[in-house]
Amino acid sequence: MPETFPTKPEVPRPTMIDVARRAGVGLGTVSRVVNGGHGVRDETAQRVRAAIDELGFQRNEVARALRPGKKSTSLALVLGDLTNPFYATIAKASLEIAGQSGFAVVLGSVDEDPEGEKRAIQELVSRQVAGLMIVPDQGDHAFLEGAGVPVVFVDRPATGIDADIVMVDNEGGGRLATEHLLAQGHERIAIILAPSYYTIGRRLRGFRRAHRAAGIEVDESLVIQLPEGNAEAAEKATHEVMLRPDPPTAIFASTNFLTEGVLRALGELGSELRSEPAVVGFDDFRLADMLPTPVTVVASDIAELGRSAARLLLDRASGADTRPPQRIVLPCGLIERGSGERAPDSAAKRKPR
Amino acid sequence: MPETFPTKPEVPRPTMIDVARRAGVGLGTVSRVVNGGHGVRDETAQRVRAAIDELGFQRNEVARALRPGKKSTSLALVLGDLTNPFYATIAKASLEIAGQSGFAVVLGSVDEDPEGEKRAIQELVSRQVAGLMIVPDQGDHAFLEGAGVPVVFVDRPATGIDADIVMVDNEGGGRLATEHLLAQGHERIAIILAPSYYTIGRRLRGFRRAHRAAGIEVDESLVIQLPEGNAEAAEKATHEVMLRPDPPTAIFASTNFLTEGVLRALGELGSELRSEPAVVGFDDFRLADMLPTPVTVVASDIAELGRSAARLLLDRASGADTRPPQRIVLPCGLIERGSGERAPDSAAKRKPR
DNA sequence: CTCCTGGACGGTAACGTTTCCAAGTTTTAC
DNA sequence: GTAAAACTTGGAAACGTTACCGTCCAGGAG
Repeated sequence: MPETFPTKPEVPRPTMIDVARRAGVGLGTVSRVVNGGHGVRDETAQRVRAAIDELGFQRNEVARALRPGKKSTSLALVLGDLTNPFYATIAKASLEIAGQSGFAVVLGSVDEDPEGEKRAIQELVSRQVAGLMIVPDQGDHAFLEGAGVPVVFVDRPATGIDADIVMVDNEGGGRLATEHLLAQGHERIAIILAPSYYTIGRRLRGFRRAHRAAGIEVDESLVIQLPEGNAEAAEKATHEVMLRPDPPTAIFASTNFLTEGVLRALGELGSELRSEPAVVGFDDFRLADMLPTPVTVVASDIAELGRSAARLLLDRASGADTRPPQRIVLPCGLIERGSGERAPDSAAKRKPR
Repeated sequence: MPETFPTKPEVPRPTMIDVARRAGVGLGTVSRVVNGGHGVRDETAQRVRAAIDELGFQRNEVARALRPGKKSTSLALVLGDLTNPFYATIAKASLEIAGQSGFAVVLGSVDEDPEGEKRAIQELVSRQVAGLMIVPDQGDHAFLEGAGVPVVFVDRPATGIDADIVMVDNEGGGRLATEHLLAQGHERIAIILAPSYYTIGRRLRGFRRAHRAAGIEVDESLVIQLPEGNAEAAEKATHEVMLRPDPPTAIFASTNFLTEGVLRALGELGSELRSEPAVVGFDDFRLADMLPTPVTVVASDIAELGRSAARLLLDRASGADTRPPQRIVLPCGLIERGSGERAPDSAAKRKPR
């Protein structure tokens, strides 16, 4: 019995023409009703609406977007690993704002390489999206100039194009974290850096400024540049630095994943260490407060990052906003949880569990 | 200086007609070249390709999708909170597969209520997506029957429609978790349940079956149904149950967020408890291994869930797959980390480490 | 009664692509 | 050398919508 799945009944969806016929009106009238219904007699509009309901008509957004000059009611979002809560939060927030205005959000597939990013963006542009939100990779983004759609960069700026950008105060955050550690009396603070994104550079800058302001010199051997931005790399680096003859007394991890790696390394080293270093991370993360030593972090309102970007883009797309490119910077705050405290190195002043 | 942002140069993007003119060929020829170039003389094709490059032509996917019967090259993904790593993983994985076939993924904005879900889905359908991947909310999904696009449900089935479904072996997972606890000698195991999704019901079923197989009766007062599926609700419930005169010696949390709540509650209670209960969670989560007591969980390959769904949907959309609705079930495994072990307090029936 | 104004409506041309069909051209077969 | 077949190519129709331009009618002004 070569059972076959009943191929799609293929009932073509009703169109405005069907509605017009059913309601006994012209095509233009249906269009007017569908778009707010100005200039249509109430009685006529009623009839049209009735026909729409009976037929289950739904406007074909594709045909609508085909009209000259019109863009679709979709925004594109291009970002890295959705598995990173940072990106996921941005996605969720922008989705929410876009949805409120009846816009959908298209996610391009995002590989890691700049070339893949470019391809993904062009694919998205060919879909006539009304605007692009991009968390840019490194590499030149000048090719976006001629795309004909508004662009908002999120979290970090891109080179080669002057567009709106929404980001957090990375330098301020880096400074905040460092000042906190310095205030605890630490003078040998290591900073673990992910591959040089713009954001990381600014955080490092804050780190240096805080040192300068405190009159303490940065030990360059404690400025650790990782080859990759994942937890494993941070774990390895932490391992290495803590086993040096003169290890740091505090560590600033410049990224949520890096913080995880640092903590993992410290957990493994455990009693091998003379004293547990203080730790501050950049960006909050789930369960940070439930670890053996709750982690102090510098945090910002990531969701607001996504919301602002979406709002700005929607305004640009509708033409409501024609200001020069904006630069929105969100503040960072410190969430103290204990890991930033000076360790009671020898004596176990540690809280009982 | 009333500075105004240079309004879009509004250079209309070149069309196939422009390409045709430039290459001195007909429109149909350009179309053929763009779509693989069968039936075009090599020399002609060269000329067309040259014109495409010079003009920077890019096919307008919107116009393309307008043709009769044609759907766009986008898949829709409808799911809950992207901030939940479970959903984020599905999104990432499906995005990856779709991207490999040149498909984009549209995320509908998803409120929590079933009504919002329906609205979002219809919005997506009106965008002529080639297929829908849905992590369904409760409520009838019969309205999808006439949508005219293939549908794949992810993680749980929906009522009112017979469609493909990709899910994990919830019952098996529930059983596995429970058997593990029973094997440790626990006889009073609490199970914390999120609001009754299908998945939760199956996990409970596995819980009961494991008990029956072991000849142990389930204490119904330890089957705890939460009003909400978040960590806070689980925290509160755990608090309550652990302070009863006869608390459970083990807890099975039916969801990653619930596991977090359970652990939080146990952490707070701390020394108030006679002995720390064993804990097993459903679904792995980041940092589970770094908590004061590393958490044992039942886990499955969530990414594979997303990948399978996307693959299946693409096949359906292309017409390559006309089998009856499929039901793909992925296995669950146990990841032992310690929290599932019997607490050493009373009798040391515990396995030597 | 005529003229004019304005609102309500119908019809049609686009938008950019794909898919036909017919016409033109070459190649193949006899 | 001719007929048929195969391959190329150009052109036009269609997809569903919106924007525009008329037409029609009612009602008010003159």
